[in-house]
Formats: sequence, C-alpha cells, structure tokens
Amino acid sequence: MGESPAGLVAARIVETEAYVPGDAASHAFRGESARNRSMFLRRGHAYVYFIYGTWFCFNVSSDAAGIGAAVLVRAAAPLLGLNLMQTRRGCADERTLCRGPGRFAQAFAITRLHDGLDLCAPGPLRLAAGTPPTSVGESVRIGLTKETSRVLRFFETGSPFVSRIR
DNA sequence: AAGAAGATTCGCT
DNA sequence: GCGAATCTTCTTA
Repeated sequence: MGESPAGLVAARIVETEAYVPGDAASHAFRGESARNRSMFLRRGHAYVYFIYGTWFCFNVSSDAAGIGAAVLVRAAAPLLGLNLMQTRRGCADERTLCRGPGRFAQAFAITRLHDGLDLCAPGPLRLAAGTPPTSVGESVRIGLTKETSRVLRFFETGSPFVSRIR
C-alpha cells in the first residue's frame, strides 16, 4: 500500500521476478554501488531505480544485510484508490493500472525518494500480508538480454492483472 | 570523457 | 509489429 498527501492506494501483488546472487542479470552482480546499494539492505527494503529515461521500477530487497538480492514487482491488482491511480496513470482501464513494473510504480507514485525505505515499518510505502494465491505460475524473466533461461518469474495463475500469461 | 545499454511503455503503421 | 522517448549508470566498444 502507498500513502501520500493525494491519498491512499493499495494493490495485491500478482507478479514478481527474483534477482539473486551470482545472477548476471542482477544489478548487484558486479558488487555494491551507489545505485544498487538498497539491494544490499536486509530483506524488506525498497530498491527503486530509473529506467529508459522514463520509468521507475520497484523492488523489495530479499536477503540478509550485505547480500545483493531483490524481487521486482511486475504487476498488481488494484484494491484501493483506483481513482488516484487512474489520475496518476492517465488511464481509466482498471486492468492496465498496475500491469507492468513501470505502470505499477506510476500508479503508486513511486520515485527515487522511496529508495531504501523499510517496507515493514510505518511509512509512505508498506508491504502487508495477504491471502496466498491458489496457484503460482513460473516462467523465465521478461525483457532481459542476460540469463534468459533462468526460471525466476512468478505470477498468480489466471489473474487478469499479470503483464503476460507466460 | 564519451558512449552504449537498459528488469519499459505507448503510439503509429 | 516496430521504433521513439529520454536519462542514469557503468564501461571503456
């Protein structure tokens, strides 16, 4: 969920990708740097980066402090604040509001300011427990030019809010 | 110091 | 389906 002066938004995460140690596609592959330092925070912290001069991508650090690993949130099903999401996205279609990492970040107004935040503590961005999906699909990750055969993408089977079926 | 690549999206053909 | 938009970061083509 996300909180801002403009209001509250919440969504159920339905699609993620993992970036693990030893993974050449991971931003942390060549060690810690100014940009990826949040990947090295204890699990549960935000790692936000800017891509293609246009979009932000939101990740959650996923290992012990000092180890560079994160989970990219690729899509979500809107729950609260659809109106605000529509305004931010300039798009009315509920299905498209959070479908894709760039769109999700835009719907939640996530920027570099959120980088490094503890997502398990009170603040503008929170991670909350929800009911687990009935069935989880797996596939290779999307949009990469390296490590293209690793099966590290996970999504809620059958959800109309995932960015791709497979 | 310069250049290329990049975990994407949108609009036009 | 293809290419443009647009900028930060890392590598050295």
